Amino acid sequence: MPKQTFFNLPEHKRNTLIEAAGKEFSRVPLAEASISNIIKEAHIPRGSFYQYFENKEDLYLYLLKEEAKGRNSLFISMLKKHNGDIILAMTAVYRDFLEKMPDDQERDFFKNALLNVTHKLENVFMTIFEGNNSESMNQISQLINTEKLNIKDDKEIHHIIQIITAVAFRNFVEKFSKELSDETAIEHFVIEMNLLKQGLYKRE
Amino acid sequence: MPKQTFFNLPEHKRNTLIEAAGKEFSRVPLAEASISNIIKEAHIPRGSFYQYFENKEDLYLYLLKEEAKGRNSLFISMLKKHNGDIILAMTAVYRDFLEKMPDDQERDFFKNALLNVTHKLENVFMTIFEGNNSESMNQISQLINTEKLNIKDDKEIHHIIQIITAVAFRNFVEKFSKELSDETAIEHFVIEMNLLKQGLYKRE
DNA sequence: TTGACAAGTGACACGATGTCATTTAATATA
DNA sequence: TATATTAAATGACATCGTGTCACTTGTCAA
Repeated sequence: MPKQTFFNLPEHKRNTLIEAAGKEFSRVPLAEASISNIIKEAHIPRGSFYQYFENKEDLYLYLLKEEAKGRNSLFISMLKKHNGDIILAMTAVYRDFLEKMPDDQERDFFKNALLNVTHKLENVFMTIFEGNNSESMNQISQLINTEKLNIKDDKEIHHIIQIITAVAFRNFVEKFSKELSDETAIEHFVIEMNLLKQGLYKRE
Repeated sequence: MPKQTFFNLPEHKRNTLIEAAGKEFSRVPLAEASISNIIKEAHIPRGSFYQYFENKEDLYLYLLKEEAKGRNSLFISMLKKHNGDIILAMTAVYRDFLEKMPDDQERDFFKNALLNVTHKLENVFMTIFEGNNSESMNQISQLINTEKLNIKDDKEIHHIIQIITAVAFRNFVEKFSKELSDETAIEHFVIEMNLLKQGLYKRE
């Protein structure tokens, strides 16, 4: 969390800083972002930065949290609208998230957050189950007992594997990593959510 | 991927390097790890490091992938053993992963990978759905229409929320972040997998 | 007006990264 | 074997970024 001194700052100064940070964190992911760039852009001295924040990450997480705040109230209102149906509410938030992306900077900000922090690592762990090569993946597909699965065709096996390792969060990541169109992203999301609803296995 | 020169290295030199890297990446997460420490430990000159790898991350991902390789064959053999039942196979791999952790260094290596890269970010995105404070969480719990859900008690609402945002991967992260015992971690995993199997919603 | 405390400032020490000119080893060629 | 050619090894160095600290400036109460 930023220090109190940051919140004591006059609004315009706070905003300038936030704007400069947003710019830098849209340009590159956290690891490559530099405090020097931010303070240069915002015209504040180096020492002041450390008066306001512990470090780079402190500022970064603050920005992310600010972004998340608004979504939470949307989620709650969607829950009300859909009579407590979590999946409908979540789908509405997801759709809103994709459609209401204000500008490219905002988009890059999220992209940097989601990809660089999660994607490479998740890819590696995925190989545990999917293997490195397509042969290994094929072998696994063959091995899966599709009779027990509640699936219409082989393509959905892939969806099921995805769902098992993640679901909603994974969909965000995928949207940005594969540069899916909003429509495709939402379509995938809905398919996976329906699978979750109905259960991955056929009823006994 | 490491460069060819790395693979041309005599085995003992390669192993020394890998060991030194393992030590460093167990000590601290990727962002704080230093090449200087690794080459000092492995007694190789700085220039050589860049003869073998593009950068820190290149080496890091190589190590992670090596770790993942072995798990993939286990997953395949478990699929065979359980007649293609993915969830049984996955649960077996998860259990094996936790129980066969060779030493503390290995454990810290994974912990650094899973936590520092995913945890903080996931926490932030979680607030979209769970909110910051317990009031917000309570409000949401109240709003959820439990009649439609295939749950035995209110406690499982939380599990369902978790499952919706992730599942297996999330379980790894949670295991390390909350320092769960192996038994508790596996217990959680199994509960969530069963929910997935049966579907999150009651049958119409 | 003065004293005390909070905030602002920027030079600097420290450390890390990636490069590059140069040396050394390995391999092919005649 | 001698020589040419290519690959690998090396470590000094330029560059950049972080976090600190002694010092200055501002604020506000007594």
